[in-house]
Amino acid sequence: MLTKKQLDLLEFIHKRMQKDGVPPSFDEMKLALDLRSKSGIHRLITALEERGFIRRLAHRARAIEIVKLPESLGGESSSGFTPKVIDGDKPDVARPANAEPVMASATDLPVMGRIAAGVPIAAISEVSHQVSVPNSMLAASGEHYALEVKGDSMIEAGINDGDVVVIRETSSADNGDIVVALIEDQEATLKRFKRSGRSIALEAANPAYETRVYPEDMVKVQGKLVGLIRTY
Amino acid sequence: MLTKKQLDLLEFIHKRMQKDGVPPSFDEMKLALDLRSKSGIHRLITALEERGFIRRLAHRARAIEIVKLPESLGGESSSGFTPKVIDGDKPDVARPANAEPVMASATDLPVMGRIAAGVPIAAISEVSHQVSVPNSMLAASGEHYALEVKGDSMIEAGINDGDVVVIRETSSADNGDIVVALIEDQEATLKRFKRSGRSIALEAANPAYETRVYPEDMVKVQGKLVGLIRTY
DNA sequence: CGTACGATGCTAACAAAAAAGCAATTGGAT
DNA sequence: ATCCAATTGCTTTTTTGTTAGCATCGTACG
Repeated sequence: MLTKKQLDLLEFIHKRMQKDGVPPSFDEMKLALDLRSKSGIHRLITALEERGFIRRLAHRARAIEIVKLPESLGGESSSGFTPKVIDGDKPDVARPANAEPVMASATDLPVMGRIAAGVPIAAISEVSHQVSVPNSMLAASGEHYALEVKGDSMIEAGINDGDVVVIRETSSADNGDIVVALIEDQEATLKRFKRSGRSIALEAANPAYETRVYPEDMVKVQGKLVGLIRTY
Repeated sequence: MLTKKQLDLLEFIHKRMQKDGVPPSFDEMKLALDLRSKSGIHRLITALEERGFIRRLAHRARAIEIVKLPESLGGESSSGFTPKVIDGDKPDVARPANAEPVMASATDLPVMGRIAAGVPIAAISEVSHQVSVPNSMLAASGEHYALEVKGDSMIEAGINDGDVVVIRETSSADNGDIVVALIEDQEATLKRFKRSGRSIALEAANPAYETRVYPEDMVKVQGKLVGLIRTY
C-alpha cells in the first residue's frame, strides 16, 4: 500500500507525535528524510492522505493527524493503535462491557473528486482521499464512492457546498431520486431525477438553476445519493 | 480458487509485507517468481484482485493490500492480520467481488434523543441508539454525542428533519456557531448563536421562525454542532 | 484426435507515478 | 508588516504499472 518513502515519512511523523505531541513541520520532515526541498515532502504527504493514513487541514501549519498505521508499525491488528479516540462516553450509556477504543463499523470510501452543481465538472476521475462512512449508510451490496459537492445547486435539498455525498453505483433511478448523472458522456452532475415518457429532467434544488430536460439516451445515471456527511 | 502461480505470488507478497511493511513492486515480484516480464505479474495480480485476495489502487506504485489469505497460508492467526470486522454489523461476507475498502476509523456515538427546531424538546436525556460517525468529524478531545433533528427550523442551514447532528460538548460558543442551547433550564434547541453585549440571540435558519433574544443568563450552551450525517 | 480455451511466458513500447530540486507565492500568525 | 510554513509551478530522472501481440502447454470436450 505504501512505498518505502511514504512509510518512512509516516513512521517519522508517528514517532514525532509520540514524542512531543506535535506533528512535525514540512521543514522538519525534510530534514528527517534528508531532502533538500519541501516540495518532495508535500507530495509524500499528499500520497499518504490519498491512501487514508493521515488527515490534514490545508494551509494550516502542522495540521497533520495520523488516522491509521500499517501493521508494520505496530498498527492496529488488535486495536492497539487508536490514533485518537473519543469514546463518546456519555453518562449511563449502554455500552457493551468490553472497554475499548470504540472503533465502530465504518468503511473507507474513496473520494473521487468534486462534483459540481450548476456547471458540471470534469467527470469522475481519481481518488483525492478517503473518508470513513458509517456502514449503516451503505447498502449490503453494491459499490459506493464519495464525492465532494461543489456549488450550491442542491441547496434546497440540504446539500451544501463542501458536503461529502455518498453514492451507490447504479444505472437506474426512480423519480425523485437524487442522482449522479452523466450528460452526453461529458459532464457529471448531482441532480434530482425525473423521468416522463422518453425524456429525463434533471432538476436542481435551487431556483437559480433551471431544470434541464434531455432525451433519455443522453443521460446516464451513474449512481444515486445514499448519504451525506458534513463537517463543520 | 487459486492457481499455483497465483498462490505463489500471494505468498510472496505476504511475506514481503511481513518483512518490511512495503509491498513489492512488479519488478520485484517478477524476480521472485523468476519471470522475465512484468506482464505475467500483472495478470496474476489482476486475477488475485478479481478473486478478492488483494485490493489495490490502480496506477499507484506498490499500492497493494492483502485482504484475505487462503487457509493454506496461515490464513488467520499467524499474521495478526484478520481483516477485521468490528462486531455488530453485517458479516463481512456479502462484499462484491471488486472489494470495497475495509473497516475504518469511526466511533459509535450515542444518540441522545431528538432535538427540535421550532418548538423545543424534552431536554436531552437518554440514549435511543448509537450511530457510527467518522473520526474525522470529531475533535481530538472532548465529549461528543448525537441528536436527531426534528423539524425544519434549520433548513436554510442545510439541516433537515431527520438528520443526525453530531455535537461536541462545550459551554462556550462563538458568534455564528450552531449550538445546542438550553433555555431557562427547560428546553433544548438547535440554533445559531449570536451574542451582542449581555444578550444572546438564538436564530433559526428558517424565516418562518423568529429569532429569540435572551439575557445571557437564561441561555446555556450545551454543545456545538460539529457534524451532520444524513441517510437517504 | 483435433479444437477451444485458460493459464502462462516473453518482448517491446508506453504511460504514469514517485521522487527530487529550485523558485516563487500564498496563508497564517504575531 | 513580517516571519515562517505550506503550496504551487516547472523540470528532470528513475521506477513502476499497463498494454498489445504472440507463442506454448495442458486439459476439457465433441
